[in-house]
Amino acid sequence: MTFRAAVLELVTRIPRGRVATYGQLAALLGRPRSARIVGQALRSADGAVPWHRVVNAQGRISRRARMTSMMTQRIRLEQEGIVFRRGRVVLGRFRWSAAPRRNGE
DNA sequence: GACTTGACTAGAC
DNA sequence: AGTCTAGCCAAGT
Repeated sequence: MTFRAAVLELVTRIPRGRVATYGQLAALLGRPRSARIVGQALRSADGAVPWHRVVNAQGRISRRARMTSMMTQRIRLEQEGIVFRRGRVVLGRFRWSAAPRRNGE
């Protein structure tokens, strides 16, 4: 399985109303230095996963080519009840705490 | 297989 | 608080 596929699967587990950071997801997959690759995976997924629930370590929406997608991300997060302060998600309150898996995988 | 490309990050000013 | 820099590394050419 490619790292990309593992990322997409993991992103799917982020519950509504919570967010995760690129580095956090990378660490959960056992590759703490691969945060950038998480972004790559989301870009290639082209909307097939809840990509909007992933923000950077500062709690801010990362820059990308299409500005519209940045706006879409913020709107979706706020619709899920996530609060922004000074342009950042309040990570202390909304960061997802991954639940450990019980068996296999 | 040798580049290139970033939706990243932590640290240093 | 903003800006830079240097590492980072899977994927695409």
